[in-house]
Amino acid sequence: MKLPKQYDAKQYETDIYMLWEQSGVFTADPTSSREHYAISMPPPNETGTLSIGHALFITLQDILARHARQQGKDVLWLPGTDHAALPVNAIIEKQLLKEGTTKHAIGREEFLRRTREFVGNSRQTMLGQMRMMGASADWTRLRYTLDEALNRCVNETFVKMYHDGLIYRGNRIVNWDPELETNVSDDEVMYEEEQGTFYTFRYGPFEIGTARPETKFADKYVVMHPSDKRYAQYKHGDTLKVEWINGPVTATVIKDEAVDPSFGTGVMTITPWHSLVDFEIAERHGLDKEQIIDLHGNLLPVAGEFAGMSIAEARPRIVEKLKNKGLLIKTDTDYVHHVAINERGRGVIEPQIRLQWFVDVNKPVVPWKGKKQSLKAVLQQVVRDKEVQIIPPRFEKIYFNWIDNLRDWCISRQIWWGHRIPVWYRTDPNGQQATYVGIQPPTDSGEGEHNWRQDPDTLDTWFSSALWTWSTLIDPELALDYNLPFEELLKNSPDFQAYHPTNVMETGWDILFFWVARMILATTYMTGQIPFRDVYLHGLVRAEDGKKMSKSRPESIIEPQTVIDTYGTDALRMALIMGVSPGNDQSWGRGKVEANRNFCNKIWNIARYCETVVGSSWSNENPVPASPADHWILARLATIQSGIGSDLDKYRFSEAYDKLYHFIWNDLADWYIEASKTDPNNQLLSYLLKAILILAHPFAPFVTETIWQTLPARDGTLASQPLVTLVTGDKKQATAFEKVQAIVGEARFIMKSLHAQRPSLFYADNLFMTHNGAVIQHLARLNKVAIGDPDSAQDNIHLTTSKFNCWLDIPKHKAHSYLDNLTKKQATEAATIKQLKQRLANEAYVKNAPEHVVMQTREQLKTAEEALESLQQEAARFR
RNA sequence: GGGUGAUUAGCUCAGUUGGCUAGAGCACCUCGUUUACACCGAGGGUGUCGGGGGUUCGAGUCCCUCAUCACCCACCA
Repeated sequence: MKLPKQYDAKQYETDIYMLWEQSGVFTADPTSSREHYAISMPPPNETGTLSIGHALFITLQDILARHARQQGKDVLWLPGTDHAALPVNAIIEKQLLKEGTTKHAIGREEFLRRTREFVGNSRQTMLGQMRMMGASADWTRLRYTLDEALNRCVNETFVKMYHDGLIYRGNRIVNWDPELETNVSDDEVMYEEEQGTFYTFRYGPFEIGTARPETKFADKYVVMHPSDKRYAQYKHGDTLKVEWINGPVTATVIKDEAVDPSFGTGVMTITPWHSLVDFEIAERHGLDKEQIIDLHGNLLPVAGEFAGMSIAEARPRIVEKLKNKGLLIKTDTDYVHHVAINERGRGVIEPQIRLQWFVDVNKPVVPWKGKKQSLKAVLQQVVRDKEVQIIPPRFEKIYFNWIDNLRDWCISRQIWWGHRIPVWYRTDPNGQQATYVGIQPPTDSGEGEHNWRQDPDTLDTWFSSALWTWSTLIDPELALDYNLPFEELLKNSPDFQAYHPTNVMETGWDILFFWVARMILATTYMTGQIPFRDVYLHGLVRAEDGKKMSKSRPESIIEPQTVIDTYGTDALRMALIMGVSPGNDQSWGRGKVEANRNFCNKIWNIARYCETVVGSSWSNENPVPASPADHWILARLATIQSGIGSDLDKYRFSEAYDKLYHFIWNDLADWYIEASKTDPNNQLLSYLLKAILILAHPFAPFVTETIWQTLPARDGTLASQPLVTLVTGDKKQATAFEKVQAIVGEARFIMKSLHAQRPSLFYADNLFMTHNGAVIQHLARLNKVAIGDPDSAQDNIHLTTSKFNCWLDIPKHKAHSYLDNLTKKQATEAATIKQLKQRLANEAYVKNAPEHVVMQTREQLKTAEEALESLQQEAARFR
């Protein structure tokens, strides 16, 4: 097949992907005797289309998966999607709002029907895009967080935790989002700075400060630090009558260390229903708690004349009223405070006390390493003991810091989209309230209130995601047999037995807490195993200006689809790993995609060249090196191939890529192929093409497979090829080629700086030049290379890199500027020599530095001295 | 308040356990239509590796300190 001049990715990518999928090369085999290698794909949220962040993780994981296959491992890269409760719920509610309706108006059933339709469409789009990225995932094992088998795992986990006393239901203060009408976990709350007003009011004999006057109606506790001398006269429990918003109230003095005496007046009133700190104070002293704001963000009847108003409406009026009553002391408009926002839905958080389900992270009931430990302790231990290795390691500190601050995890949500909480309630026939917690619904039924009603809430998305590494490996058929106990289910699931714990979890650092930590938590608890051995955390892809891509700046968003249309998938993939280090964010750069589009084209043209030269004499035999260039390129290949292997084993994607890029472009294309034109070795050329296609395949799967499919003597798909067997060349011969490179380099430099057009090179007869003259002539683009008489060449420019007499037919009188060059080079060499001599004169250095380093220095010195001598000789000729 | 990262060429960034003369891509300058490729080839880099101090035979790399920027966690009413 004749390849066109330029590689046009669009023409081939779709067909190539189909070829792979049909060949079954991505399908894992748990019965294989080969070493198993497993990666769980972080399931993308089904919220529309794939982002550049998805493109990045697909690239990284695909490189690992394809590389592992090349190493001969049985690879499972298990793909899936996440129902993404909160984000999806937010999208649907927004749609409903646009249509002028609400979820309550259409009802739970209709709401879920619409949601399923939306996620169904999203899923198809996203799965298509994942294939477009070249993801070598095992689609026969595609999973979805709401699959029935996964749902069973969710229920199993909930029920086990419930019976172990790890899950409890209680009235606690939660982060309530009045817009989505649900609470969210601490991790889902973010704080934004806002310029606000800080008011100081008179409260009996005290002055109290607040930024939120609208919560203050029922404040009847005045709190101060126990050792604050200013208020020593007031004793804990004292009561006093004070005039307040809606008339006089009885205030009780509370002494609590939570109060910071240096902030404001050191006195505050508390609103336990709407503040965590206040709630905790109230809990410590057994104080009353009263709700002031309803779940929609409006004031309750306790607000008197303000009842029913929104916070925004009520706030200025309350201040006005207090001012009129003479209770407003001070208004500070220059006050910066932090507003809590629901990260996923953007609603402003109003803390509320609600009856919710929680996971207790401190109760020591989890058997781990022969001890009963708390979830928190297990989380700490597996990372401290390096059972789970986090890369880059600095994230361990962040991880531990998160655990130290970890509170009980609120897992219930009031949204409708998600896993329903497996708890049912009813009134017993004898009038008692009864609760049923089970993997399946209760079977005994009753009439009316005597019938079981399931808890209306759903679980936090991360509760199901936390099970991802193993819930996806459970045999989905067996999981439907509810008579089979959970332990048996694990034992009888071949995938779980073969692939768990998985090898690596590759994901963004931004979900270290949400997801990675919770996978460790739930997996150690349920399976007794860690979920993965390594955690590789990548950074965010930022916009070209270095800022976060954001929907509010649509021009900042890079769509993978658009990039692929213009440059091809391979170019996008390599642009995403080029020059990027683990855990660090990268800015998107157009230059990087273009460079890699060009790189793909380079590979393409290397193949075109091989095709013309090798033609039908293509060979799969092991090559026999003949020329120095042959020996040299084989040595380079050996270094590069093993280097890339060890880089990838250590997740050094960027370094591996860099080695690949420069081997292919510089060593192979610029040096070897050019050199081989004077001395072709077709067998070796075939071998080299095969070797680089395989090496480049994990990074650029499409262009390499496209080329592979045109080769005459191929065997199956490139995706199924192991690395080539390395052939060792002769070291001396390889060194000879390096000498050729040095001579060519110097000749090119001289010609360039003197604007000499195709001079000839002459040399005093020697064997090296007899063998390498032709290749030097070709590489340096010389007129001819021939034996000459040194005596007649005293006026010509001699090369300084060759150890024999060798000159260009450029007379020195035409080349005065060249002398400057020589002088400069001499100075450089002299400086180097001085430095190296000093180093060797230092006894401490010779004594303490490792032997090979000292030897290296001696060699450097020798080389530099020889170079200087040649330069001096040549300079002398010019004078 | 606690913590992390960044600071290296004009720009964007690499640089494993300290050890060759500190690198890449892009941009830039000069030359070149050599039949694989102009999405190309050849040549071109004097960078106080943010400042200061320290450890060491040796520091971009380790320690201390300061500065600037970014981010994470906690959060004071």
